[in-house]
Amino acid sequence: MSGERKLAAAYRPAEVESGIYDRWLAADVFAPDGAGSRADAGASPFVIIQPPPNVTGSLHLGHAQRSTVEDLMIRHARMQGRPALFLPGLDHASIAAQVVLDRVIAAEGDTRASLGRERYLERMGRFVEETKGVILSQQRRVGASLDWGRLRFTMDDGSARAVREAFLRLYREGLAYRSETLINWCPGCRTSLSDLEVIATPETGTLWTIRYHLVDPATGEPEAGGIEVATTRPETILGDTGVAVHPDDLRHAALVGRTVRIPFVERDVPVIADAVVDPAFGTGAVKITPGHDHDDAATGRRHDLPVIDVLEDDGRISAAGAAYAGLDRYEARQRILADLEARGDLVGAKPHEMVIGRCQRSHDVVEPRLKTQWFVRTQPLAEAALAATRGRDTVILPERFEKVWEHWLTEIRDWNVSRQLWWGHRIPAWYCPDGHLTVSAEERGPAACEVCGRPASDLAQDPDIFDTWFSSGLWPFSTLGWPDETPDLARYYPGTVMETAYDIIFFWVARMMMLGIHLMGEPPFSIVYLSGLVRDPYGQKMSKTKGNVVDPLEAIDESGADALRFALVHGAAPGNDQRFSAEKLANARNFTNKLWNAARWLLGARPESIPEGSDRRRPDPERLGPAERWLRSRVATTIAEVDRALAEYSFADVTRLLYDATWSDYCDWAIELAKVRLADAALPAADREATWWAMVEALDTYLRLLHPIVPFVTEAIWGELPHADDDPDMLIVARWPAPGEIDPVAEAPVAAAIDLVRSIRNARSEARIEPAAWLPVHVAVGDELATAYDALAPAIERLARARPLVRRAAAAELDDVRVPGSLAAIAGTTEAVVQPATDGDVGAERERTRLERELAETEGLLASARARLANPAFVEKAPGPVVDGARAREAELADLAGRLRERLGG
RNA sequence: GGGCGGUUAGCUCAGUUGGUUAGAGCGCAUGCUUGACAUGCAUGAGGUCAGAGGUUCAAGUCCUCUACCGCCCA
Repeated sequence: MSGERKLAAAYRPAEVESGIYDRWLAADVFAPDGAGSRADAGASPFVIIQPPPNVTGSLHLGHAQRSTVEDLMIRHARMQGRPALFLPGLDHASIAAQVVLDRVIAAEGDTRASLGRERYLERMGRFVEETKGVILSQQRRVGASLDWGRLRFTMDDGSARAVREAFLRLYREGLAYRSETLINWCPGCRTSLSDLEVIATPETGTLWTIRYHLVDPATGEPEAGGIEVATTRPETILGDTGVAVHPDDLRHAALVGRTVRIPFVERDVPVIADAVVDPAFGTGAVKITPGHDHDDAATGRRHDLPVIDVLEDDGRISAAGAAYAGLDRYEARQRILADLEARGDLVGAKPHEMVIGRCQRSHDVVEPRLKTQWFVRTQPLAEAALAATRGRDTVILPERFEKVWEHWLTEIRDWNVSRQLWWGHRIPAWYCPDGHLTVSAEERGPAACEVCGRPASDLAQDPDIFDTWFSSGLWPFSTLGWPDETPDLARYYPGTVMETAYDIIFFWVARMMMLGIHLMGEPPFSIVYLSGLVRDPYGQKMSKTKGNVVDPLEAIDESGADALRFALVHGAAPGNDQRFSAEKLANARNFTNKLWNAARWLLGARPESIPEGSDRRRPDPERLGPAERWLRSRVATTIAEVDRALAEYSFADVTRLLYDATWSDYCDWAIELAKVRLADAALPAADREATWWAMVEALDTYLRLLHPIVPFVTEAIWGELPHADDDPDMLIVARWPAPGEIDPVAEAPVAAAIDLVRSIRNARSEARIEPAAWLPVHVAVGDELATAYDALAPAIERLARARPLVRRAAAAELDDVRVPGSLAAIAGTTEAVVQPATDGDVGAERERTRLERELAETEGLLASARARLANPAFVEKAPGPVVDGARAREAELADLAGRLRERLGG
């Protein structure tokens, strides 16, 4: 590497990014055990198993944000010398994928049924191959340093084995069981759903009142009278097996024990009394449909009512619905209402606010139905997961989510894992004609029925597949080879951080915790870092239908991967949503350009006495000036602050700290100060060399600190800087900066000089003086600046446009040089007089106004400082340093006010 | 109904264990092609920290209540 090539005047990310990613790949530095790894043999591994994106399409900004946050943790750990494993994956997302594919094949004129299971799965395979490629290339564009050699897919053989083995173990321990239960059924997806996949949606429906007629149970003949029931779902009357009233409800007391006839199906059912009925709701009498309502199912069990399923899988009325069989459930509703009306039994209808369960994926109204399904008994697993978070073996960030976690796991219900879908892991359960059940972890299934020994050819496998989250729940160890005891599993389980979005804390994090603890004996990770959602500039969720989606690749094309990463991390507080806007992206892009140009300046500023292509040298400490010592201390401060922020997972702080440090400390001041010294021919060459090496040293440190967030531009710049012999070829495997010495004594003079320059600039600007004009300035130097003044004077001269710059022994001497219209600049104990270029009267009035305003402000502050000290309770009770500080402050303000008054002429 | 979060400059957000003058970016105003950068530089204006009460020598920060916005669970 040499500085021969000139850097372009503006950073052009597109020209460097892909080349850099290819170099990282070629160097094999992503894998913790790769050829290019520089991990310490004894260091503990840092592991992030990446949440596998669904293979349903392309990645959005939320994915980009999470990949970036994960990648920055990994890159930081890698630079610390830890073996860092960042394992990539993809999730088959069975139900989500089927919903997407069904739409795709519908456009091709096919349906799931017309293709059949085998051809449908073939089609899915082709679809997934396409989307996989898109997703993986997106990850590379974002710069994620994933260990591609360990890429896993939830439909891999390895994952399949893990699923079978896990299920077999749970079954043998009685934690997986098969049961006929009222489950959630989505007629659109034609599958059952877990409770989590049903979204409670408030909607306005209609509450209809319907009259059921009494019959004589003995003869079946109609009797006089009836009972009015209220319902929001008239079609379910086809499945009614009872009518219930509250036992204390006097209005209906006489009817309890009698019989009513359900219309259309002509079923005679009892009127029962049950305390669950709310007498205030509707008429106080409710129809009981145990086959299609969770509460009714419980009531039905208490009173031994029959359960009737009146639906087909696709949501049409079944044969149990008599004349309505074959109609869609909503069509049936309308017909039934019309027929009731015709009979005169539709008594009333009014709007009704209610909560309806809808399918998370298809948004269809979910139907409770009686089905035989596989369940996982969650209570013992949940208790172990709770114990792990309570014992701090696993910490959830931000901690407030632990409350949500506690609540959900405490109230947890058993997990329905059967899905009547095709795309997924088939449940490894076989049934024999005699009804015996055999569960097997063998890929080919059992050789014979476990109970009666019938041959495999007589057995039929369960047609259902597992809930997608079952395979996801095994992900922290199935990816590492489990159930085999592989070296990877031994080395990288448990992982370190699980980073994911807070909206899947139950779906995924809880299941990983439960299954990980149960099957592996310890929690799968020690930190759960929950990210927020990325929203549009107005706080709306991004969605394709709203058209407010930002494509990460477009953002990268426009502004570079680093800008996108920086913008995303800048707004990322754990658990908090963030708004993303073009302005934020542009700001981040400007930052990468700023860095680039700082480097461009540095490379162009190399003193001629340092040969091109020289190895990196430490600056000679003997030859450092005040500016260089200031910079070193500032850098040390930044290292300490960045380390603290990283330890607290406050990644947004890291971006802010480094943005400020590089832009303000380095570009605004260090570079400007260095320019003066490097151009000073009067200085020995060795001094100028020391300055340049100090600037190299600082930039090198900033680049290391920034690399996890903006890996491309930092790698590109670092490659152009001189390096020491023991530096690696690439920044990605360079060492994280060691803490430096923070030296307030070294910082003070430069801070004072900066203060002075600023106040001179302010005075000039307020007086509307031409910025380019050089004006004579006389300075009475205060204590902080005194020792370093001579070294800093050339810089003050240039930065304040002060020529000549004359040093005066005391403030009193400044009075000699005051002329009409001269400006006063007061910075701490240093004071300066700026003499006007020409006619002094021009700015005199403005100067007076400025000083008066400053005085008023100062006196206000002084008054409040004095009031504080005048309070005896403050002096008595506040800690010593605080009181001392207040006194010093008062003295300072009093001094400043005095001098301002003097300038104003008493 | 239960729980959680938010409310700080025109906008988007920081603000550590309570302790000097509440910060940044964008936007705004004024000026500047200053040999790294106009994707830039200099200077400036702009805040009753949602409201009320309390604790404290001291509250943006801790406590209570209220209002509004958002999310989760039922």
